[in-house]
Amino acid sequence: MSTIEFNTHITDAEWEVMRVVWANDRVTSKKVISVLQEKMDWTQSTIKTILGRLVGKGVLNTEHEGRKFIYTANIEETEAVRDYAEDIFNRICNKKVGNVIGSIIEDHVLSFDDIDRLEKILEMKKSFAVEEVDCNCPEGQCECHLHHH
Amino acid sequence: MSTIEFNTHITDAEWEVMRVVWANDRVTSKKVISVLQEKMDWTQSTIKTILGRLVGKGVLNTEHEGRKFIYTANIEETEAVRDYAEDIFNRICNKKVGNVIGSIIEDHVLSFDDIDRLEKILEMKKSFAVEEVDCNCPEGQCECHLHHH
DNA sequence: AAAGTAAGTTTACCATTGTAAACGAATTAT
DNA sequence: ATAATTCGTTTACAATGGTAAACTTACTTT
Repeated sequence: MSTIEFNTHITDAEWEVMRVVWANDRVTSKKVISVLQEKMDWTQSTIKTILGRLVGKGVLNTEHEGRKFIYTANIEETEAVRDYAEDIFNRICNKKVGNVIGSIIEDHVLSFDDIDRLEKILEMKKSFAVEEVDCNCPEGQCECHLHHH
Repeated sequence: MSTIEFNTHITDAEWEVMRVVWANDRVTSKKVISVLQEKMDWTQSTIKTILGRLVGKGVLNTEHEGRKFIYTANIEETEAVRDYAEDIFNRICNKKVGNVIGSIIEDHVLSFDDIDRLEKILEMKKSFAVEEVDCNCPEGQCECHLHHH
């Protein structure tokens, strides 16, 4: 089994569809339509177009089951989320990553279990922590360089 | 002084420009051009277009200084990053937020100080932690509902 | 004052995305 | 078998975004 590379960008509208697929594992267009017609107030047409595009991009698989298709995801939600999350960290200086994670934590409701888990992860991270994170930015795109003279 | 609302979406290309503005506080188009011509391999034209669009959107301010403009940001980097980060959490079930933060932490290099800071934040979060985070998804877009029967 | 140059504005153009109607084939109901 | 329904495909069209040339002003240099 080969791991497939998906550089494919999943757009907002497509993501809505993917969530239905991920949540239900194997879905028909009918299922997707019923869920999203309500939430998004899209016509059937719109949803069919998006399904078609996702299949075209290889993000969704189809298997014939009788006359209709069963759609399944070719990429896991976790993986897609990770990729998407990465976008934000590509927009900032490496040195700020810690702060951003900090504000993300501040901005969201967590459960006690979540906090425990995060604490454990942080504990482990200590083994790999550095004294100072390296700045990756080209000169002129972050303030770090200013301190070098 | 009023806090301005920016629902404005900052695109990838625009973000490159914003980083230069944020890093240098008050910049001329010349400065932006010199930084990005290298990094992005864009022509002057392209950069001028983006500057113009950002001014149009109200994300950048201009002051005349003699014949040229000085561009300044109307929105702080921290705020913009926060907004952008929010996008990802709008794409997932609230219940998964903790896990996503977990993988974000795993995926990035942190300094000892970062870890300390995050630990403190988590410590504080305990006062507001919940037993179980509420799912916000419409039925059919996450698995949570499946467990309700 | 004339010519050259730097800076901002207008136009342009194509790809992607959101949104959806129309079409065609297959299936089921009458 | 015929009509109605269902499901996927094709076509469409406007808005956004990436990329850039052309144009216009207003300085600056000679």
